[in-house]
Order: sequence, then structure tokens, then C-alpha cells
Amino acid sequence: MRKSARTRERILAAAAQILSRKGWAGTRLVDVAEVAAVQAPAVYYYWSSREELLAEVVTVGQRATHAHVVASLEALPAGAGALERIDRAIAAHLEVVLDRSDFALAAIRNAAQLPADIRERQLVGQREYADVWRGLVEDAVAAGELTADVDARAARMLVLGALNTAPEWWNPERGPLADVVATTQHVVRRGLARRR
Amino acid sequence: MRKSARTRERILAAAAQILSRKGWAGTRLVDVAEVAAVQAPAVYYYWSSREELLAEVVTVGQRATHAHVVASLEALPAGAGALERIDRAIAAHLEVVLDRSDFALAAIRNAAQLPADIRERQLVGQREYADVWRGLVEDAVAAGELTADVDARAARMLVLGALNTAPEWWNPERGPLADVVATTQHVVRRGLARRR
DNA sequence: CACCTCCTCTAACGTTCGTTAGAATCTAAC
DNA sequence: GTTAGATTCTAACGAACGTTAGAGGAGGTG
Repeated sequence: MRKSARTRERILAAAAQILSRKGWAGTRLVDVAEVAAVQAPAVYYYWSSREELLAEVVTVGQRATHAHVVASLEALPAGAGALERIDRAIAAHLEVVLDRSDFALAAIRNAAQLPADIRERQLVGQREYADVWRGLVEDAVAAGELTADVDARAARMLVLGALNTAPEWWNPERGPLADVVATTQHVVRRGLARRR
Repeated sequence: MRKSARTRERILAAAAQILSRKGWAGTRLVDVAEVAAVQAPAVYYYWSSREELLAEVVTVGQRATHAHVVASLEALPAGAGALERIDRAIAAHLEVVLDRSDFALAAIRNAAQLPADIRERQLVGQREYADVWRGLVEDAVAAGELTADVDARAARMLVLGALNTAPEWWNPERGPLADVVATTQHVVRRGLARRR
């Protein structure tokens, strides 16, 4: 019972690794199995098909970011200001995509390549996460701390796009994670700032 | 002579379309051929392998963005200010990725999935294009119009990331291209603006 | 009309890969 | 230590796909 649960995790993690690097169609069960130190058919003991395995990777990746951001926000003191909350969300999002997770990366990089049915499920989760950010921005605008003179959706998407592509150009050898986070917070806060 | 050149274009455009939607490994010659209204083996009259066809799509996509941005900058009057030039570059980049080109989209979405040798060639082009932006930002900083207090590379990459992911959330039905361009220019200019 | 070159097709081969079947091994409880 | 169930393996099938071979058509030139 215990051991098998660990094997399952190993296969899932291996799938995330390959999926984030090779793309949906390029992810071969043999490669996943090799990374997981297992034979390919072992996958079928836990999943009914390759598609289901990969779909789970995407789901987990999506939830990882969402959950970590929400948890980070909830950890803030109740009186935290709207801008402070946005800063925290930026940090949390970057922490997941830069530090933690082949899963998040697999979800981001493959969003446009998913088979139609899985893509639809993914879009639901994406909208739920977008709602978190919509709330953050709306609150900040209502509090008069952010600009109200640009299309909020476009601005939000620009920010999320910038965050999601950070893994394409940043790696730990270039300096501490905290530095990218700080830079990103500055740029985003100014980008959304009120015209003065 | 004429007709065959048109067939070649058609196949290349079809490959760009499929590649941007299905990913590197998911792009099947049969699908490309169907879109190009041709049989799969016709590809081999113009390219020596599937890989070469797809590699050309990526190259063309990369050059399309680069060339259009450079051309737009050159079209500006000589006395144009640094911020004005950045605005123009933003507009030009968005025009290509949003309006014109499956090629650009194919290059962007598949960058992380390219086979090693092709990936290397792609990185060269990417650096050349990044140099254009580095110049733009450096000039603006030197002119005192942009902030010098954040890591320039990170800031530049955040901006390019935001631009490159615009196709994931924008489509023409949501409103005129000019609106997204204007919003993006505002957000980016403020994001890079001097602290006041 | 005949011929030659360019272009595209049909047919087929060989490989790769997801998947299935069924045997082997491992784990844990008596 | 035996047994039952859970887990993983080896072997093999069948479909999909890139690629090659060679035939056939299209278009222009003598």
C-alpha cells in the first residue's frame, strides 16, 4: 500500500518532467517510465491510459499554483493592504513556477496543445485562478491604489503572462529567487500604478 | 516554376498553422498536407525531412517578429524619443504575434520543445532579437526616461514574456488590436518608469 | 504533336509507440 | 512458511507515422 503509492508519485513526477520539456505529443511512456525507474506497462496499473496520466499532471500543475497563491494570501495578516496582497501573490506564483514545480511548468507550456476535452477542463481551472487575480486587482482599484484607466482584464493577463514565462529566462544560477521576485514586484506594481 | 513556389509557401504556412496548435512532436505530416491540399510525400520535394520543414517554420517565425520590429523602428523619424521607440516596438511586436503570424506563434510556443540542435540555432536568433530590446531600454535609461533601479535583463524579459503570451488571451472579437496595443504600452511604460 | 522537365501522386516498407495478456515477483497476514 | 492479493515484469500485437520508390500527370518548348 505504501510502496505502491510512492511508485505512483514517482511516475507522476516523471511524467511532469518529460511533459514540461517535450510537450504533450512528445511525451513517450517509455521515457516517463525510464525516469521513474519502472517499465512502461506499469503505468497502466495506476492510470487507464497515457492521456489520463498526462491530464493528471496538468491538473496537479494548475492546482499547485492556485493553491499556493491562495494559501500565501490567507497567511497574510487580516489588515494587509491591497498592494501588499498583490506583492504576495506575485511572490507565491513565482515561487511555484520557478522553484518547485515541473507540474506547473507542464501545465503552462502545454496549455495550447491539449486535446480538446482536456483543454476544456483546463480552462475551467484557469478561469478560477484568474478570478483570484481579478479580485486582487479590483480590490486595489477600489482602494484607489491602482490605476482604473486601463482595461483590467488585459492588464491582468499581461502580468500573468510575464509571470508564467519567467521560467523561460530565469534559473537559480543567475542569482537568488528573492531578487527576481523583488524586481517583478516593482515592475508590476508600477505597471498597474495610478497615473500621477 | 511559379506554381511550385506557391505550393511550397502553402505547405510552409500549413506547417506553421499545425505547429502552433499541436506542438513540435504533435505536428504530423499528414495533417500539414491536408491543410495544404497536397499529399504528404509532396513535402519531400521541397524539404529533405519533416524536421527541416518545421525548423524553417521556426526560423521564419522568429525573423518575422524581429524584422517587423526593426522595420517599424527605422520608419520612425530620426528625432523620436526613447520612450516613443519603445512604444513602437511594443506595437510592432504585438502586431506580428496577434495579427499576422502562425509562424511567430509556432516559434514562441515551441521554443522549449525543440530538438537540441534546432533549439541552439533558435537561441542565437532569440539573443539577436533580445539585443534590439536591450538597446531600446539602455537608450531610455541613458536618456533618464526609464528607471535604472531594477535589473534590466529581468525587466526586459518580463516585458517580452507579457508580449509573447498575448495571443493566449486576446482575440480580435474582443475589440480592436489598437486597444490592446495601447493598454500594453501604458502598462509597460509605467512598469519601467522612473520612480517618482 | 512529341518530348522533356518539373511536380505530385499512389503504394508500400520499417519503425516507433500505446496498449494488452499473462507470467513472475513481492508483500503482508496467518 | 504458506497463501492470497497486490504490484511489476516480459512478450507481443496493432495502429500510426515518416519516409522511399517509382509511376503518372502538367506545362511549356521544339
